[in-house]
Amino acid sequence: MRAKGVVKRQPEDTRRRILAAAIAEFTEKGLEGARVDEIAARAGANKRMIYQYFGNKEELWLFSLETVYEAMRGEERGQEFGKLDPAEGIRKLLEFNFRYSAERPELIALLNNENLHRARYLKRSKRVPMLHSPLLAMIEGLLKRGVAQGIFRPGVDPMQLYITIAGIGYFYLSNRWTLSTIFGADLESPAALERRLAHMVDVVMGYLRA
Amino acid sequence: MRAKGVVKRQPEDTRRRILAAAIAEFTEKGLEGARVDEIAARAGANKRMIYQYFGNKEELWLFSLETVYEAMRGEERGQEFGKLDPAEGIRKLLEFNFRYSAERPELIALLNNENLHRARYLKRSKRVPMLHSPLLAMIEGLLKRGVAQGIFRPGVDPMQLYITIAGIGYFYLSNRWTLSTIFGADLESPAALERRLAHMVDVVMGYLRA
Amino acid sequence: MRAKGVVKRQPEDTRRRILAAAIAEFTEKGLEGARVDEIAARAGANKRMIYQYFGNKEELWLFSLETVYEAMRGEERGQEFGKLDPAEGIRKLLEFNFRYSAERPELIALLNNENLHRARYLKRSKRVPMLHSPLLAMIEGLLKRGVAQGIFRPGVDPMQLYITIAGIGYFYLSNRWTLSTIFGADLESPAALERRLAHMVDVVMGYLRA
Amino acid sequence: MRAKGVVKRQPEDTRRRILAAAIAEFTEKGLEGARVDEIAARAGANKRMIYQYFGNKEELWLFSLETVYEAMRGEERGQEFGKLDPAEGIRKLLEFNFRYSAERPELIALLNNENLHRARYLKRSKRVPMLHSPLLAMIEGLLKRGVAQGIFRPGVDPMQLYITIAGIGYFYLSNRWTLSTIFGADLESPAALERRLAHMVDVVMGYLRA
DNA sequence: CATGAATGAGATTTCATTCAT
DNA sequence: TATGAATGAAATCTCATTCAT
Repeated sequence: MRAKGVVKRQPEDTRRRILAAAIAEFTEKGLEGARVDEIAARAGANKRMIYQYFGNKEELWLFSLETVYEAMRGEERGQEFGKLDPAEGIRKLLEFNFRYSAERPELIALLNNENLHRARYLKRSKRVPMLHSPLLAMIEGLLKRGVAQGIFRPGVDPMQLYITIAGIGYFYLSNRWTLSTIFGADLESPAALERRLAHMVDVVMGYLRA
Repeated sequence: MRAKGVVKRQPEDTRRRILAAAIAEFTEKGLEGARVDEIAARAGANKRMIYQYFGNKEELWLFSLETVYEAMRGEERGQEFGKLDPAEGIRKLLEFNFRYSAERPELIALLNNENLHRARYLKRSKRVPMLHSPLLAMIEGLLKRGVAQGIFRPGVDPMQLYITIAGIGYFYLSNRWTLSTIFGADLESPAALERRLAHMVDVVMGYLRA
Repeated sequence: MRAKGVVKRQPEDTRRRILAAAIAEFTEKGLEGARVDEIAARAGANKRMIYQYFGNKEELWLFSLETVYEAMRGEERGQEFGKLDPAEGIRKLLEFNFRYSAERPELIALLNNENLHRARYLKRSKRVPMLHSPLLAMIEGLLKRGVAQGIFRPGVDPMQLYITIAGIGYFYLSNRWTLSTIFGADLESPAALERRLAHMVDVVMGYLRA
Repeated sequence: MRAKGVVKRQPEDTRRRILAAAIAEFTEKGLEGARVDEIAARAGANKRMIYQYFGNKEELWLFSLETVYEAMRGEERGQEFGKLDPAEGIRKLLEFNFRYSAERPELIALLNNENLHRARYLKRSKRVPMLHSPLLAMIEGLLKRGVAQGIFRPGVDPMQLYITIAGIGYFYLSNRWTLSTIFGADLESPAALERRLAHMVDVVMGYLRA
């Protein structure tokens, strides 16, 4: 509000830069491995600002997690898979989940770390829990229409299916570093990612077929 | 031979206690969150002994990871799934993977943390990488026999299938804390675990059916 | 500008106090014997500041060594012995070296310790190596003029002479504690120091005389 | 005394090996830098033996220092410089001191470290202090005869001369690592050592000449 | 006499957070 | 709003010495 001389004061921008820096740092090093100093440096901001805006490291962690999670869910909702025909909808949902996570390591990294803590921080979140219901409703819709069309098997639980759709790609992406080491294979090349995606589609569609 | 709780001057026993304590601590808090002091206390050992036997925290981490991983692989090998009939073999492999990880949180916790570091430590391991080949051979054998019997689809990649078998349960178990929070459901009860396992079997067998 | 003992939030002052404390501690106890805690306490500073400003103990050591060494060389250069007449110049150089080291134990203590490590740290220094050339040029000038005047012998190597000038006093000062013990004499009294200086002048001038 | 089975028990040999190992370790790393573990390892002995034979690290230090010092003094006495003609005696004394220290870094390293502590340990020694008197008497004899022969200047203090003879080489050897760095010259080559010795002889003989 | 596992105290270094400016 | 120096607590790691065998 005060316009003092040459000093630029852009609180919202500073805040945004801190959040972006935090997500990057947390993604690379986890909650315990991340350094507040490093986040400030990456953000080109003063450390004090982190405390000003986010309270402390743990609150910043939760905010980062919420942000990353909501971004994914928001984009997912925007795709409107529910309006596609059933097989196409499931396939696109699979594809979206896989490609999104493959391109953005943040979500998996943060979720894994949060699960190490048994969702201690996420449990406090007021933003995240209500995000899932439309997703399950959408899957349920696709399944019902697919069954009605005689192409999907009946009796599939939408939540289990969603966990399978997410998990069948998540494990591959999340664990690709140890898997590559263990199998002595390169699971990270674009070709390898496409092969994985094709397999995933085969599995889920093969399972669902009537 | 002697069954006394904490025995002194028993180097092998001290070493074993430290390793067990380290695995427990790393499982709960990760590499960065774990405290060397706490590991020593849990082991009923002097901190100095940790450095004597394992060098430093990071080497202790690698050793813990290797130990946990090998224990699982060893038990897996011992099951001899390759000798069962094809459908039974795949089903048992799925079941084994799921139940084993459900009962022992160490493996998932350590693997997730190791993947955060992009397998930095595991890459140095001389014990782990060669463990997988018999596993893939076994899966390949099951697939071939299943195809020959006309019950499995042809053209399934053993490695992809293995990753699916592992991943379809791994994600559920690894992320059950955030998933429970997000879905507002209890995914940890024995009944929930059994439901998940049944779904997983449905998915994989549904996919594989000819 | 403010002349208060321990002033807070004065980074340059804190830095200076740490350096002074480090030099004192290193002088008394050597690199390995010195304690970082003790340096912080002497400096009236937080231990953390040492790492902030100097990186670690070894870098602080190098910085201390460089500082002490440069201080001596700087003062030596300021004396402008090269402008005196030859005999006077050599005599003053001898005297300066001896009195300077006698009054300030830092230089000898730090150099001895650094030589124990075979100059491991000094080798990394970017500040120190180039300081000597004007010194040798100055000695060479004195020698030449002395020879021209017929009072000095010809053929004296400036570097050897400098090492002799420094060493003839250095050994006495550096080893005065063991020498006193061994000879059962007091080599530290002002009178003893003057006697030594007189002898040193006799030796060097006696040697140089044509 | 007891000859039990195959176990070799050679107390005197163990003791000797520990002492040699200690001298080597102290020479390389000083009193504070030396590690008791390392001394035991170098000696191929058990750490406990060090305490058995020498009490503790500090007593082992003193014993090492005394041993090294006496070895030098003993060899020096054995040379019987006092029986040579005066100029030759002084020259040989110089040469002996220089070559002896050049070949055996122990003495200088240990003395420097002991002087850092202001001879704290040596002061307790009962073996060392009485060693010097014959040395001074010998030098005094050489000087007297030289003066009588008209080749040496009169009035030279034997102790000062001895300190000069020792110091003029000691500084060069002790500080050769930092001097080499500072002068950018190699002071360690055999040729460089010979040049230094020649200069030292010139200085002392030049000084002494009548 | 000999071993080497074990110990406690303390070393260096790190970190989230606060405070003076 | 912004800075970055300062802090205290605690982390990892080290060491001389002792003790059970």
